[in-house]
Amino acid sequence: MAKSYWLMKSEPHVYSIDDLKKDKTTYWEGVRNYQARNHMMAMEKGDEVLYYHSQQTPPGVVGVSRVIKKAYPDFTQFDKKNKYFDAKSDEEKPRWWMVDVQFVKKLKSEVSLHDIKAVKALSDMVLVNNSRLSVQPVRKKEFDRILKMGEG
DNA sequence: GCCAACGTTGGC
DNA sequence: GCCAACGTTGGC
Repeated sequence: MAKSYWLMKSEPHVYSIDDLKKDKTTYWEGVRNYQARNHMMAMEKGDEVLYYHSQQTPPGVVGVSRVIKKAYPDFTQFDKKNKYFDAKSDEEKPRWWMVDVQFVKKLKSEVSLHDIKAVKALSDMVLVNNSRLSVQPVRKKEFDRILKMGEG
């Protein structure tokens, strides 16, 4: 199975690339959108992920992470005290899943959404066309291009 | 802080 | 199964 590429969004004031760098690894809790969940369930160990900061000025790709554990039930959905608690989820048949990711690197310079939109070869990215999806697939050529923009 | 775009819920 | 109402995301 060939390696796949993804993009995951995070609000830096909640969990930034620097938090991931410090923690080395994290579990990606709190995804409560079916499309995003389905993408996470399709992830394989070793897949690479663009780390995107939303809700900042300017928003953009700030680094890379790697999937180190395939999807497993997101335990926060069963914890009444957790803000991601979902009363409608059944422990026998969990509704929400998470993966574990590992810090790989920060880009030398952030690749802003503005810059991504300016590149014709990136105009088919989900990021450009469905701005609300927080976990999304990325084509290899798009992944490579963004890394080049951030490291060049 | 506003609001467009999108997803989800629930009444019928 | 439709669709109005509502909630959330995220760019600006």
